[in-house]
Amino acid sequence: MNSQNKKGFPPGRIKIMNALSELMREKDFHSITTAEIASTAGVTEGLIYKYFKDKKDLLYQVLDGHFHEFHDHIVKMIAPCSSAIEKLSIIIRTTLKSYAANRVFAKILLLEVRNSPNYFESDAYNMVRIYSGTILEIINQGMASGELKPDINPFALRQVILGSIEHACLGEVIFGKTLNTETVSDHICNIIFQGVQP
Amino acid sequence: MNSQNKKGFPPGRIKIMNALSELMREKDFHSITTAEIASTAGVTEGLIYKYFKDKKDLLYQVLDGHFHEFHDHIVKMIAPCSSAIEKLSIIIRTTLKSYAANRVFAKILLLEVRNSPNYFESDAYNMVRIYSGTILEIINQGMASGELKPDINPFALRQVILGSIEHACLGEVIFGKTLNTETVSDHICNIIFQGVQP
DNA sequence: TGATGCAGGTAAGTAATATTTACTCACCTT
DNA sequence: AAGGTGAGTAAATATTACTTACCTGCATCA
Repeated sequence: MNSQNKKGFPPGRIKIMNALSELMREKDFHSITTAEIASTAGVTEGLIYKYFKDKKDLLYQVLDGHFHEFHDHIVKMIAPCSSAIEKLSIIIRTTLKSYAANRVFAKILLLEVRNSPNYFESDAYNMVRIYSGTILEIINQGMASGELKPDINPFALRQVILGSIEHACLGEVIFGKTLNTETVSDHICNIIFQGVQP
Repeated sequence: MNSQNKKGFPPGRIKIMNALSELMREKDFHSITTAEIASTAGVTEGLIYKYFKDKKDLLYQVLDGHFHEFHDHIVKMIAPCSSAIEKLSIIIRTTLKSYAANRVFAKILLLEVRNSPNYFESDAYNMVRIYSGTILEIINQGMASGELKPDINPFALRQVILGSIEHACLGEVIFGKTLNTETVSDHICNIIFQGVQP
């Protein structure tokens, strides 16, 4: 569960990353102090700054670790599907499931990192772009094959999909409500793919 | 533009709120110091804590001010419409426009406040609930009148709408890109209301 | 062997900055 | 004029992200 991320990493570094992950389950990033991180990790505060540029850099690297696992999983899940609708449905369902199963990941991604500009230069953000690019590709293929209507805007559709997923997770991430991923993803797919008018 | 919010407020209090609003246009909340707020407002640091519990409380109250303006505007806009689809379209368009016109408001709402639990006890969050409740009501009316399909989940539809709006604004808020609200809202409405399949 | 370099780790600070405290001053009210 | 209250100030305090200088075992190699 708490992954040994990258093999060649020194033990202290891994302990620090796991400590933050653990603390994030209970509190938000800002109210976690470096002293707290160090003591849960069983190391000294100074060591954090040996391995990470600053507190936020630590956060980005934790996110990056989670993101790699997430993306690998997504890719595996959509590999066998052929139709675009099917692929998009799988992405919606799988993303929701991943967020639900890994609340820390979702919390960091949806609530914590977006307000600091240098996140968008991090490796973690690069993973977001890849993920996001995959979705756009599927939409374009679906439009080319006639599976999707030609008059929709592919960027807008991606926004609707990503926005729906994220908003659906917000309640879970913020209030700790449990989310029935199967039914929620069915509802969302129903609306987006079948439309809302009779 | 920079509103005299509530009449009975002492001048120092108003100056402080306006100062934060102004500073938020350039930097993110966390990198704004209380000293900076005080000096732009032309008051002393201590006065901030006279009127606001802490720095975040100040943020919530600024948000609350913006939100009242926003909500009044929305209510005015949908008043004359009769059909549910029309109302929802107006809400999408108007919300996007408000976010675009008032980037500070959008920034606070989408990026800054959601990660601190006590925001959800603030007056500002209560406005969100009212706004959100309005949308749900319109959806329910639309379903009752047969304007919307009976097999959709109203909560899910609200999520899709809110999520789409928010995600569409993200690029603008984060990177300062200008957003063509008319075309974007048309695209979103097209997808949600007409569906994506031929 | 023993000197050396170095990766992994520590301890004790410093500087910035949010928050608190104790205090004026001006102005009502009766 | 006495008493009270609301607006505002100035300076102390406490928290906390980040730095600097140091230790320690261990592999390498002359």
